[in-house]
Amino acid sequence: MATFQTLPGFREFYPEDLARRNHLFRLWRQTANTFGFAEYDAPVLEPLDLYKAKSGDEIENQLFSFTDKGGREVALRPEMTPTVCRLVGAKANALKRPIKWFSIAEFYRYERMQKGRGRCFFQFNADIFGEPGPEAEIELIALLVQCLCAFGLTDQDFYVRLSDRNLWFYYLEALGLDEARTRGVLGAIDRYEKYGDDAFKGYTETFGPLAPELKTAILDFLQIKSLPALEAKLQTLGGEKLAGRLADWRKLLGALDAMGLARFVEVDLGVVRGLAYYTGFVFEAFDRKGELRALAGGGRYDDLVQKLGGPALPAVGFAIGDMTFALLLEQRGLMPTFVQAPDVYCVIGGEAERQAAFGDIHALRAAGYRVDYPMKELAFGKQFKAATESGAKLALIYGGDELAKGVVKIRDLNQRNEVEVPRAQVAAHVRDFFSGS
RNA sequence: GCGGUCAUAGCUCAGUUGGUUAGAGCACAAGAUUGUGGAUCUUGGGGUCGCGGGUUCGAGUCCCGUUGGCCGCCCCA
Repeated sequence: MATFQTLPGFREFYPEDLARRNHLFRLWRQTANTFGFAEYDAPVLEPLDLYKAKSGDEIENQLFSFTDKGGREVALRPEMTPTVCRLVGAKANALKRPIKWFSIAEFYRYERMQKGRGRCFFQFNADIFGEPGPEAEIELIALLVQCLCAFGLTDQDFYVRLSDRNLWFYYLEALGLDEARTRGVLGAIDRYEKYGDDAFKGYTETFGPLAPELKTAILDFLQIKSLPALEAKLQTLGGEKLAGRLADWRKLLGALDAMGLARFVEVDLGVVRGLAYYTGFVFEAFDRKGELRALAGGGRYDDLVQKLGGPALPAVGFAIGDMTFALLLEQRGLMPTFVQAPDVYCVIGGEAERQAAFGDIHALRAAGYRVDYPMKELAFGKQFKAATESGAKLALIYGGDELAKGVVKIRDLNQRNEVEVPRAQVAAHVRDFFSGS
């Protein structure tokens, strides 16, 4: 039993685990590139104030934070958004618009671990800065969908719930609520799906009972599940702000439809996201069966860059976490098993043969082929077994007979046939084999 | 932070009302096997029974504590 254990909630990646992780990263990166997003990275350790400024002191409970040797209050990053806002804010005027950036990075949160949640996890983050209209949301939701579809997931496996915090703000304003009450109601809406009427308890305790006609109006709004229903509702209210939001909704859903992605997206005003900094459209991706926690989440945060010391700069972004996503892929049988197989395995008779083999082994490796060989002398039978188990397609046989004749026997491990090739032509033969297959 | 549950070999697990030196399968390694395939047989390495204390002639087994895993709640940037 090992004396030292991994810290709770932290993860170790043995080769098979890392292969799966890399698979996620590879396809995410590839997909982001096809959408024209540029990759960036940033420090894991940040000033604690970067997170305090955004969300208040109570966030500190879930931060890995400490005082460094220089007396600075620092924290391991719990998310990317503040960091990327700082990066973009610092050079905002020099960056070509639109700014489309993505990253794949590890984050840390000091919380109780659970299925799909640990104290460290990876996220794919994508953000667009400098675009105030729904064009940014169009691009990001399309990217989000493709980041999941790239793995073979379909609209049978997941969907994106789309909502709008500004719509709620304007709607509740039209109903006569002030800002504090509006936030209280949004909190209740966030919990309504889970708790039903109990979700309004917190609001009632702070502001007193909600007038029945107000509650009805709110629950009515919550029932809206389509654009036509939304249009019908808003027409009865009128108002410039709400009309503006409706135009954005039409544009966003129209574009997603034109991309053929409408089947992935559902209008669901019950999504408001707990995060205080969202200002417009918000969206979350879930598995269709509803068994897992959210796969991804994001939205518009037009005020955050400025709040963190940059210029006023509209922004939209989302993140996909690696843990829940990997669970979904495994459930659907879409997580491949990765074998790290060499192209060529060398079967070597003895010490003299080994010396001869080394020259070819190194030359083949330098030419880009994956070549492996047994480190110790082994009986031929064992070596052929090892060659088969390794998954190699070719075996190069360096035996006493071959050495004497100046040849190498090359065996096709799948076809089970072999040819003798002069030593000087081994590299050429291997190249022909792999370029032909 | 709260509640439930579990912890024996690298993995999956047996282990009798508390009783000799804690077992199996898989995996790993060696041999049978000095020139041809995922087989078979034989053998081997590997354990402070999570950790600490208590009860007892005797604890993997019972009791208390603790650490860690899993599940749920809270939270979820």
